Amino acid sequence: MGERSRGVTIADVAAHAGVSQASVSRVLNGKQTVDPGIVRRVQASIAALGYAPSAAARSLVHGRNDTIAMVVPDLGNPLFQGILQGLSLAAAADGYRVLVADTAERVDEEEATALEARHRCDALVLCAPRMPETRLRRVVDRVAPVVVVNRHLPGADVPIVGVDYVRGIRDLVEHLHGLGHRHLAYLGGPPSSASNAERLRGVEEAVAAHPEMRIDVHPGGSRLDDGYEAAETVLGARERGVTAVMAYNDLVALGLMTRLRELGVDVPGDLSVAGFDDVPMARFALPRLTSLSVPRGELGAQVWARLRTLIAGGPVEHTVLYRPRLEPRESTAPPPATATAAAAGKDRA
Amino acid sequence: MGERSRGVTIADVAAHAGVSQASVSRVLNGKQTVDPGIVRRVQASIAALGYAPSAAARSLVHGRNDTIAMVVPDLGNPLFQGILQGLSLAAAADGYRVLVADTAERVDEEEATALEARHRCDALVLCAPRMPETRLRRVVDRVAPVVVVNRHLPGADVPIVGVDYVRGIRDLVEHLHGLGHRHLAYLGGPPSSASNAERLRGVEEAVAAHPEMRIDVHPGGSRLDDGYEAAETVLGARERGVTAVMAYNDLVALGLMTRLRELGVDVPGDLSVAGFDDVPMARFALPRLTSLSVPRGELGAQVWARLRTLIAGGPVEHTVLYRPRLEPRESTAPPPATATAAAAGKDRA
DNA sequence: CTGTTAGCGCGTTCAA
DNA sequence: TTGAACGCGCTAACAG
Repeated sequence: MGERSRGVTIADVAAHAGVSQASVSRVLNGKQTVDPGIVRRVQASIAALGYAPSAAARSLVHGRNDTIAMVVPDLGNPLFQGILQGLSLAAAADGYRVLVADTAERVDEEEATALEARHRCDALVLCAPRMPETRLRRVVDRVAPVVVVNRHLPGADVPIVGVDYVRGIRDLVEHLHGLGHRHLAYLGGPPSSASNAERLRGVEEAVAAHPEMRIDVHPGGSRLDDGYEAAETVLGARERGVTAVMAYNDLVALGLMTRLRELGVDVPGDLSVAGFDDVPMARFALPRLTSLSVPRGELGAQVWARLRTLIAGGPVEHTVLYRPRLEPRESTAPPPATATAAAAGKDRA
Repeated sequence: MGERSRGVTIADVAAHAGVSQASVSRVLNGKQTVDPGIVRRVQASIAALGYAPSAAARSLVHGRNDTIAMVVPDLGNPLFQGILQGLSLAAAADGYRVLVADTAERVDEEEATALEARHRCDALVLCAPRMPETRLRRVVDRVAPVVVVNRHLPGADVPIVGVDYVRGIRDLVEHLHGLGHRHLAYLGGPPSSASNAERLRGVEEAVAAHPEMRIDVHPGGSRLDDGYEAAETVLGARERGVTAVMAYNDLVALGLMTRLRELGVDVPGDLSVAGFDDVPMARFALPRLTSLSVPRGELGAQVWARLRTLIAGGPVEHTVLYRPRLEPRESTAPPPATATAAAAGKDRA
């Protein structure tokens, strides 16, 4: 590892300064009181030799690394990127670095990756783990200290930081309902995504609360292309009366809007579209995309706060869920008059 | 670090299996030939005790970590995110993990961060370092093995992986010239960005090659907002005859297009706009954004290839520059007739 | 083929 | 206050 020119050790410094290794160590850590004269000589020797303590040796002695690992299903996801950035900055403030482990959505490698990553770090962040719950519980037990992001684990002894997707979707449905929409479509995300399941729960709750509404669920995806390719599906839905579409996330929504525009469908004139995450681009789209804002960096910082407590031997802090903030923009508007009339007609039928 | 239940060591395994630590070690690493009977017993004990070797101890004895660090000025930059992802995946294939260190554009902390990060890893990636060249050379000498991304360092003993921004800009100018544009504007990026300086060089070369052309340089930035806020500047330039704008990157271009649209300026009807990087969103913008494609993941993989060679004691491989591929899309078109006439008039004057 | 021994570089007792 | 000695957990020599 970081050996300088040829591996100058604490022994070299001690010899150069004419003192014992112990003294050098003391000066280095400033723990005990050391004779000022010794201190100066040691510091001089350190500078002269360009010495820096071996991180590996320290790790062995201390049993820690000052490094944490973040396991994520897809580093290309803006949400995870934001969390990583927030986590990295927050941890750095406490002298910790972050190791990334991208499982590239290979669910069956997640467990091994997590164990391996944990093994070389002091703690772990499992970001939106895709693995089945039983397995996850087992993993979580073995890799503590650990914080889980965006996944429920009732009763488990783990801090959880996440987003209240149920509320988010419900808020969004309220917004669309308020605009007059009664027949919606939801474009789902990756099947193994727990946060997608949460969104679906939001959909169910919303329908339960508004029996006069109907929300169809269609397969979607998580990236721009997925949304782009879902346009045909959406148009089919529209023919069956859907007036607004909620996408799994902004990327899907943006891709969808692009394709709709190509096909001559006016958003929000003919169809309303909304996303999730409020990525920076959402504000800059045409039309500006209605979305649910999620504090990505803040999530990362919160993860670190919980992890730090755990590392310090503190208790498992409470789950914290951020409520997405609805950002109503141009892409959602009242349904077209024709659709309203049709719906009214259906009601009468 | 990753101690299991209570720190079960190789000694415990040896005792449990009734053999020496050395034998356990041999079984673990499969280096030498070991009696099949021993192998079975050791493996049984390992399983029984749930033993896993200490990464710290291994590091100490081997002098390596199987970890590399990537220092980056801004984890929020899509280019760096893509490189990180590519690097992480490529390195993982060889059993290496990546540590991230985001300096948040604090140039004066870059050196210390690099040294610190290097000290706990086997090698370093300096991604678009902002620090002055003198300092960079010094750092690069001290942290080897290291690979530098997106920065020239003539004569230095370091592999460099980057993008040929000069060619990129020149290709883009050719494209615009071919469309009939003669008066362009360039929206610059962060002042400390070396790749911005390269782009500027491309601008100069292009002008030298086309004396009939003129390219104004304006301050810009690197994010969506920067482009959004540059719209007024761009409109001013347009009044002075500019018919096409090249932005530092796609984010700036996209932000700019959004604002222009708000202001009723038609792209590319009134003004052509082009970006750099070809982020996924470029293809989905309205109009689709002409950009210069940069293989982000491939860059990361190439960085790892060079770093791996270095770690293995191999030579400093040659610099590799990827030539951006022009992706002509809707946002660039021939200049408006009025502008052409005006330019022609100016020519005659 | 196996066990014994000696470090890797550092922190931390324990005497002096 | 300082120094000598030991141990962290593992691998790599060297004998047997």
